[in-house]
Amino acid sequence: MPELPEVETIKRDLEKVIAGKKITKVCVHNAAVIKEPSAAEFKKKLVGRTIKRVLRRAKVLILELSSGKALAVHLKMTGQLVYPGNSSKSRVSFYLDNGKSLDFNDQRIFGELRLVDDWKKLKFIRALGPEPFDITLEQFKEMLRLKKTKIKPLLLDQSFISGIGNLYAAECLFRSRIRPERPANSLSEKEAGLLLKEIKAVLKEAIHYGGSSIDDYVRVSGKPGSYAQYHKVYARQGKPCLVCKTRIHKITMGGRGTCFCPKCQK
DNA sequence: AATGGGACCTGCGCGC
DNA sequence: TGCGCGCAGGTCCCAT
Repeated sequence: MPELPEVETIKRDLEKVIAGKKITKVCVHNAAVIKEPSAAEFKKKLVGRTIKRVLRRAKVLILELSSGKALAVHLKMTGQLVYPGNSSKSRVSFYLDNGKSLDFNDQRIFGELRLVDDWKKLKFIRALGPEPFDITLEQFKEMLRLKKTKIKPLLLDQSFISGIGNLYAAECLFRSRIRPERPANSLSEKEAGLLLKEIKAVLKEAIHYGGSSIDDYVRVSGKPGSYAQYHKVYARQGKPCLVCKTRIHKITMGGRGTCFCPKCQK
């Protein structure tokens, strides 16, 4: 579930509490989440390193280390980074020079940790499309014009635009009053402009509220984000539209649940 | 190129 | 009460 706003929130939270701290010990409770190098190498190369700063690219967190290497963290659906950790649910615990730990929790073990020399060369980083906040209106119109595919799955395509997931795609389309099954190249210039504006606005608001605590997402402190109370369509199937009271529909697109208002969204 | 499905996982809520 | 099933979704991979 963590999408751009949740990962950005974690990035900001993390930077405040762990930048400048040294890793003194690494406990691996489930090696499956370590994708590279081997668990043994992973530990050896992390111990003694200082976390210099924390970056975000799309839904990926990057912890830059004093060795010049970087730890890339993808939370996928249920990953959490919690500090100080209590290790009860931890898959990997990073002990720091103040005696506290940063815990990587991940109920479903989909998350991925990678310790690499150059994170920008990672295959899944190279394949990412632009960050939503970097896209200009002219660029966005051109991006849409070239695509015949349905707009909702397209917003989830990380090589098209990076950082949006199922929840925010639904919210952005609702606020833009665009049906999820509309072909991308059928959007008028006005609709494209509105969609880009709403994408930026929704993501910005969600970051402001510390993300949406649906399922497992929590902030680094373990506390929830508070944006879920402002959701307008996501997971509201069967309930009245907050604008026109029409019953919110839910369909499946590309294997994903997709909620929309059949009256408001054209 | 676009689309659909399965795989990876676990916990939850539902129906019987 | 308890069991089994489907669903939740980020991303990759394969097939059509």
